[in-house]
Amino acid sequence: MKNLEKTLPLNLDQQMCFALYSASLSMTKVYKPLLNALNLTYPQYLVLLVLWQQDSITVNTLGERLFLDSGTLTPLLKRLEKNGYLSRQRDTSDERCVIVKLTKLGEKLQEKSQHIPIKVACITGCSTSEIHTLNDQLIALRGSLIAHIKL
Amino acid sequence: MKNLEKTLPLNLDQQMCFALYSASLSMTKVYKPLLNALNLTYPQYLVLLVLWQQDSITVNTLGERLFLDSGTLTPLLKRLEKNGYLSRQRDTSDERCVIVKLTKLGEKLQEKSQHIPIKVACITGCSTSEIHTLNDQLIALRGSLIAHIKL
DNA sequence: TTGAATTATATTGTATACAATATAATTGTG
DNA sequence: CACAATTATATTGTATACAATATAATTCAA
Repeated sequence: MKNLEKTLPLNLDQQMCFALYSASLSMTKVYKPLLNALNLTYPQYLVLLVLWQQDSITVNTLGERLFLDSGTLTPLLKRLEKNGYLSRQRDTSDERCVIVKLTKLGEKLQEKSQHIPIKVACITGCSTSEIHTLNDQLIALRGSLIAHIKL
Repeated sequence: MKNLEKTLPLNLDQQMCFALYSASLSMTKVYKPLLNALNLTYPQYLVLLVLWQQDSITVNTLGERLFLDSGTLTPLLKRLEKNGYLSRQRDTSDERCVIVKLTKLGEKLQEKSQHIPIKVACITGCSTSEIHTLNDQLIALRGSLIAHIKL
């Protein structure tokens, strides 16, 4: 016999959504000083991670890989272009598409970024296998959430 | 004998930071339609979660609980105040502090929010124990990250 | 006790996020 | 081929995040 009339306040620290949210913001703060040296923000770094793997892709493809839309990507890509890390060119065979391509400078940033993942891994306090497991769990979670959103 | 000269591109999907980032944004999108009915954004909902547990606290305390600073909270709290969910009053015993207090309307929102966690839990596709484990892991991760940030 | 250091909040400027909308190009269908 | 539907990107407006700075109140130390 409990709580028939009074609603129980939800405990913030038991809400996984908040742990996710606050851990994500903390992660971005950890990256900040590492990326400042490369004149990059964290979302800009994610764009470069995609391009280093697969260059000359459309804004649309980039958005699908990062789960971001044109409202976020267009201004972000313009800033990366202004800083000389990539070019934005309309696709001549389909003028609706904009092809994003790394410049020499953008390619060069890859080498300068090699040290970052190891440093971050240390800071997480997790072992390699713990990181791997957590990564898999978060990808699965994201999959469930996005499947629902797209309904 | 591999990659003596060429740098290996980092695989985005193996970067736990990205899984964290994209899962967090996806989670916010899942909450959106549920919170729209209450005229709340997700960070505003987090503020209310804190206040439902412990009312009449300072902006500073709120920031410590949510890991957010005044630059984020001040305008957010003004919007919650404008919408009639809370009041912001200078502490008479220490005029530096602003005390945030729920209005009747803000208290009433608690009951209207009771159904949300169960709905979200279903959408995650995780069992209760999986959510619990993931929550613990994310809190531990956040702890390590913040410990480093504060150095 | 008085001025320096600290504390609490607010403000400014930059960079995301994203819904809603606009625009232009392409595709599909009769 | 015409033209409606679709697709790709851009724009606008709102709401975070957060660094850096400003301001006001309090505390602390000589």
